Amino acid sequence: MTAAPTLRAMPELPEVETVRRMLAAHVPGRRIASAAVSRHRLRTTPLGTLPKQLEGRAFAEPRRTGKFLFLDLDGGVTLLSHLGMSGRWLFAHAGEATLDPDMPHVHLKLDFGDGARLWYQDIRRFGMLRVVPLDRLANDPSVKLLGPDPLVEPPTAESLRASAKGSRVAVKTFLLDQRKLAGIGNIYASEILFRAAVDPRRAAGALTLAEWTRVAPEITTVLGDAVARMGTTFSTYRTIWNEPGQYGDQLLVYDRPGEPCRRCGAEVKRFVQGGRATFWCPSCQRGAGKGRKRAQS
DNA sequence: ATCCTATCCTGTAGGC
DNA sequence: TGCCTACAGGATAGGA
Repeated sequence: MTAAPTLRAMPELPEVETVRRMLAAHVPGRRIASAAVSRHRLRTTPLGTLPKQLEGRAFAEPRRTGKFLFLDLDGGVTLLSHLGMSGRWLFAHAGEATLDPDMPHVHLKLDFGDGARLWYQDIRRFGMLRVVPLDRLANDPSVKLLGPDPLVEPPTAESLRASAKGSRVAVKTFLLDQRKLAGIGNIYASEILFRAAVDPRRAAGALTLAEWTRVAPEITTVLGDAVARMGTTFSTYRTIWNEPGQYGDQLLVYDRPGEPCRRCGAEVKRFVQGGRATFWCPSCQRGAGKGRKRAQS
């Protein structure tokens, strides 16, 4: 018996949308009086120039595409933010002592003149933070390749089939491709395919229209339900109030290897695709027929 | 062009 | 008890 490896929460679309909504309730109109950065850098981002780029600017309404946050500021720039694996935006009103001065891994501290504060914490430093002029955002290398956001443009069976045409990668891996759809990560990919009763090993380009017809609404439903519950927390993800998400109770297969399928009672299985864990019920997610094409990753 | 792997990073769990 | 190692996963660069 091999024990299941420890899983880490990673912010996907619902978690990032939760953060966006909470920030939208508190930061628009607030002006950054001072900004301080840690001596560390994030994986892809030096932080040194951030204070000069941020100080004096006021937040507008934050936006989001997929897992990217666009924290728009006045003066025609945006603070482009990706939470990576462990990034958190943490907010405190004036006088609230919820932000511990000794909290580790805080890389950016924004102080508004009135005592309110907004901190960025990122334990593993896989996140991204950079100031980008708005007129160059669409050409930013991280942004320009993003596919449609499923909550903005709900995918249809036809759009998914067209997007996957010719692709030999496994449908699970396909759902994780941010160039095809922006926002699905490892947790919700498994959940979506389970609920759609589609074998995660099937080649994306070989899915039938009937299968895509089951997948498309589950993308919208799963992501929407997760947003309504403020996302899923295993360990690191938190809202701006440092609270965990509540979608974990709704998970049907993710992180349940060896446990009974909630639908049929068969054993939930775990395997690795493209270096990422996939969870599924081989009984509920049988292939569409014998001899159907499977992909390896 | 498409696909695949290694890389980064840290906390935690498991083994001994 | 405590040390050591393996492992989780976002995006991305570079190789096949």
